[in-house]
Amino acid sequence: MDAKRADIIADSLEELVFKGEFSDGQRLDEIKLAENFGVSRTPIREALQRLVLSGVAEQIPRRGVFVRKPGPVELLEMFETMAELEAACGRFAAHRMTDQGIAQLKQSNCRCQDAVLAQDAARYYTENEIFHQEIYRGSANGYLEKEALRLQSRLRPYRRVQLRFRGRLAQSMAEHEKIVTALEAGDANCASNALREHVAVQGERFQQMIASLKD
Amino acid sequence: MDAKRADIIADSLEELVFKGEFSDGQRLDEIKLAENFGVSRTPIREALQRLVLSGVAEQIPRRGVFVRKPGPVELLEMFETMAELEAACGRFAAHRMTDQGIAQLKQSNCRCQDAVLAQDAARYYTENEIFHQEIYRGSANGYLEKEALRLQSRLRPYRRVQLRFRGRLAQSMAEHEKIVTALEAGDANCASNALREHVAVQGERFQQMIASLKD
DNA sequence: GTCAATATTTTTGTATACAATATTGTTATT
DNA sequence: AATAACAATATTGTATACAAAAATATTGAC
Repeated sequence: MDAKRADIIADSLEELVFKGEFSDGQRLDEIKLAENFGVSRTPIREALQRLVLSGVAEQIPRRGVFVRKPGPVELLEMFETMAELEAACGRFAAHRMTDQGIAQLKQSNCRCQDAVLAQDAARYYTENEIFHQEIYRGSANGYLEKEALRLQSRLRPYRRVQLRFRGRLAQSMAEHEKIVTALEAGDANCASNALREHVAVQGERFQQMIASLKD
Repeated sequence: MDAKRADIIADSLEELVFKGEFSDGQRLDEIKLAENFGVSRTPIREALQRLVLSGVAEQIPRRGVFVRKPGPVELLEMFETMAELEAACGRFAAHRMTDQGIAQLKQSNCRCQDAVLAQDAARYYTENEIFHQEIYRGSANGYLEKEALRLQSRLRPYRRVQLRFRGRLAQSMAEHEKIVTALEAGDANCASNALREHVAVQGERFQQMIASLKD
């Protein structure tokens, strides 16, 4: 996998940014990072480049790379895009999912249900991700799947916060049911719309949360 | 912009790959490239990393980076994804485009029409791209817009080939009209479907072309 | 004291040097 | 002759060195 230290460092840095160790706009000091990680500047620079290309940081030539945390607006945009990507996956999946794929999806959904019943938010969080990934896979479009996975991963830290919303889990499960039914029936439009809504709601909730924090 | 040589080299390399200077699976030799570009390995390595992250090449740790040209299947997948991204843009644009945006879109479409009448395929190619970009912009979703632009750019070399299809230009213009009408009417579903079809057709044509080449 | 011009220091970007790993070629054994 | 073990070579990944540019500090003029 990541045989290079640069990759490990990139992952670490991404993690640190999400964890809030760096403030928005902060310059990522190559030398300090090199010291912290106990390596030279070379692998640090490679890692930084990866952060830049994944959108976590921004590079200003001959000036440095700076942490770039998405604000509320961009976050909503990303959730909207995620909703559309998932809608697209659902559209294809409705026509292309194999019986085996559907079976796996149902199984995955059951595990979500289990987690809800067990009131285990952390497990629901994990199982829910897998549920969605099954649908990406079901699109039978490797490129789309990869893009969906990329954005899902990018939004991960922001989805996490929302699990606390009261009643969200139950509603989420109801939506899952609708999605599974539509996929099984091969109803592309219905699956697509259900998924779009299911994901878009998350973005909207996030906005609400931010708004409520402003008070 | 690109104050770094690494960026210039990355663009050059991408260009060279598309132009067919490298065969699929070929290893991109850091040392030879460094000699060719008259620089050291360092900026070459940075450029290669960019190619890898943009999907033009693949990296196998401790082994090298290799050109990775998409085959027919992946290309179709990419066109499908483009179609869905544009459909998403159209969906948002139908609700969000300003009068000014619509006006610009119409203007852009007129320039497409001009190019068709002038039988100027190259100009149509350019104007058509702008037309689509107006819609991305119209989605009023910067993130989605960026993603759409990225894939549009990635598919550029493959779209180029298709202009030669007889009658495609006229049909394409008819589809543009339908798209503009739907967007102006604020009909999200219609705009979305029209765009999806408009783009998806390109992927299918491409498949046909490849199939015909096999004979 | 404030501001501008210059000098100093930092920091980025690139080149080179070195270490670790993979690849290739050679030799020896069966 | 084929194959396995080992040596030689080449290539990647990392560290260090240096050059160019930017940021900061210092000095001087008003």
